[in-house]
Amino acid sequence: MPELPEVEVIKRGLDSKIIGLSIQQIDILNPKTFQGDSKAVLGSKIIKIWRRAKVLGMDLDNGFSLLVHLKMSGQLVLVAKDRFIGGHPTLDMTGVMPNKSTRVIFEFSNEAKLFFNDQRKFGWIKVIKILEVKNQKFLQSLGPEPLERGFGWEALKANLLRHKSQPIKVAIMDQEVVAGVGNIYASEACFLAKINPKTKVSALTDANFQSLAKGIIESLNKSIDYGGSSKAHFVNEVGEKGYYLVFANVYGRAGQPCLKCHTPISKIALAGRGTYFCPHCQNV
DNA sequence: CACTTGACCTGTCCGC
DNA sequence: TGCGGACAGGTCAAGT
Repeated sequence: MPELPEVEVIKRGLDSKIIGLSIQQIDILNPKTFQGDSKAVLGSKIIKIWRRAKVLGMDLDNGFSLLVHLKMSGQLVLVAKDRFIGGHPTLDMTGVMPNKSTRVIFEFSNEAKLFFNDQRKFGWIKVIKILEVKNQKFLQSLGPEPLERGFGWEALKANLLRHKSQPIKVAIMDQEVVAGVGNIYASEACFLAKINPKTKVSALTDANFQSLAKGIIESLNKSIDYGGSSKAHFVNEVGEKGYYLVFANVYGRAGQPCLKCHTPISKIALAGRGTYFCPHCQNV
């Protein structure tokens, strides 16, 4: 599921709800999902929630941090005590928790429960010391955050040029080029920039890099505004879907008319991933 | 070295 | 209704 906007939506939602709560209990239903010593965080209080690329971090007051990656199908769903029905944590859209995809359950000091659900079991949670976070190689090697002020097309261009012979859509999904862009927003950003996703990086001009940077920022921001993209799995921290895909230009719209020119949207595979574009509008 | 494919898992959908 | 195959928001490792 989740790319930058979806993780950001969860981060913002959890921020107002679990800061200051302490972790009373952790139930690990799927051992492979949880790395590190869960006892190290019991009794500690959540003091800060952050996001880097598609990784969510929860810093605790005992010097440890919980890192979460939702990969393809992960969810973080919080159920407050007043939403329990007949003793069971229950939400309107996601039903009774835990369900058959629940891998880890956190219980907080106010009796709220946070469910890590993950149908495909690719996602993970790990416990490490806050001081070690900056030494994690998967965080160190990440490219710039596209929604931070410092992000500009020059940096994007410089990073993309390390993959000159790759199709542009594949290159912008590389987390070392720009952080947080995945399969949905790579297609959407190429559409906004009017660039065919198959075009090799080496063929792009400065004007193309500029519009690409703009397209990345625009698609990510728009998605956050709509609460993210829900194809099959994504829900926010209280179990609600996001509606970006209702307004998407190309992703998931194979055969349907382009919203700008009415040409049917094409679907191809690039690096094994479904890729959508308008063959008429995206002519670079 | 740069790039593609397969693996990791579970589930759904579509064609025969 | 059943069965096989393709496909699904991500990332690694292995192979060419």
